Amino acid sequence: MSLNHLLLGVTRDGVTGYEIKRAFEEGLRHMWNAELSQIYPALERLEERGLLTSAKAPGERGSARRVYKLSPQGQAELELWLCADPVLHDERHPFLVQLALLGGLNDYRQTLKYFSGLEALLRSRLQAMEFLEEKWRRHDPSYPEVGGAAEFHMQLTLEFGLASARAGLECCRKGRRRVEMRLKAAEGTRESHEQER
Amino acid sequence: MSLNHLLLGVTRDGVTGYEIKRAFEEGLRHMWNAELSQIYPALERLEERGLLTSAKAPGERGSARRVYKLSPQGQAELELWLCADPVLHDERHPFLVQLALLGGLNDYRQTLKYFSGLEALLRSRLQAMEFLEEKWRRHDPSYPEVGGAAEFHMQLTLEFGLASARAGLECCRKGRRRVEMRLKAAEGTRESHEQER
DNA sequence: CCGTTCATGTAATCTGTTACATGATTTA
DNA sequence: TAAATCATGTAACAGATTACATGAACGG
Repeated sequence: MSLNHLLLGVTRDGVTGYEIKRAFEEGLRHMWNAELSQIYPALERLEERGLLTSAKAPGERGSARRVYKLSPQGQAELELWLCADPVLHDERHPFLVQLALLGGLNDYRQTLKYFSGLEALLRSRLQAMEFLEEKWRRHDPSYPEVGGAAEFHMQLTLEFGLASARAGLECCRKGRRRVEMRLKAAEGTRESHEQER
Repeated sequence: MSLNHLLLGVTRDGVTGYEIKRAFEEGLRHMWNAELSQIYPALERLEERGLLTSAKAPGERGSARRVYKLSPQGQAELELWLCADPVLHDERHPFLVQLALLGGLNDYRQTLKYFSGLEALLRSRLQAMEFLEEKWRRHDPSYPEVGGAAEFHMQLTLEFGLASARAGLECCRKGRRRVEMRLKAAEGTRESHEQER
């Protein structure tokens, strides 16, 4: 399972559940997300299976923290997953389901409104990734050809996120233009019908 | 929920669960998927809530079929969803998690292998969509500016699917090239080290 | 007669979300 | 002292997958 393997990968140097959640919010959103209520039990189960070890650490602030760390068995399991085939999930896009079904409404104005809304959402998502990119660039001016393998691979995944958002935005723009054409054509037809009378 | 609304949208003209599953396999894969074991109970629940009606139809072949049809309440609920804001799910891409964590392996050859595998998967996914496109074009030569609103909106969703797969493939190619450069650079360094001795 | 497709379902399990409960520490 | 952040969890529910059970009709 992806979350389990992500947790294994992320606990190489010892982290708490809370820190993992923050990592999702700060720089992993384009590949995965999970709530704390999913993370904590998942970490516990991985420890039961011997893939992680945990230790209580005196909390510098807040209450006591539980730091999880990858075990040798966990490392082995992780490598197995990484060296296996890439896992391509089925696509599940509510926004595309909506677009498809908008066809049944026969109201191109509604489709236009839909495209505006989608564009705004995709723009803000893209922006978040571009901010992250800039942060990384400030941190290491050789970006994007950063030296470390870990940073380089993270950068590679961000490229997928950026490309996906940009492709979506381009589809929005093209789609909107096509819908506008249809609307104009329909109005033209109506006018010419009115002139006929 | 997306599946429920998809089922509402797809039962406008009366369909069976089995036919819906086939629709997923034939032309809806780029936006959603569901198993029969999820579809049947979902249809039942929608009928209980009065959003669908069902009727037994004598099966031309096989056993008796249950044909579901959108009710006026279902239509109202569907329109509500369609006129609300576009729903953008969190991104969850196991293949990106893998790419990110491959950084920890420090083995660029493994990353190269990963890119080959991913490229093959994305290519076959793209091909399936291109076949679908061709099928639609044969069926209506005015494709992609097809006349009916329903067909046009389906075509719009396919554009998103095509763009996404193409963007992914382009990322693979660029990524692979960058990894190859790093491998070459590493080998060059090793050789010069060997000459030094 | 055997495999495929048509056709509908159940059960167990896994994955993920929302809401709730608790409490310490820091900053304004 | 109130709000924000750090920190860990539980419970109930919703969404999705896998495995299993059943049976009719059709083509070879």
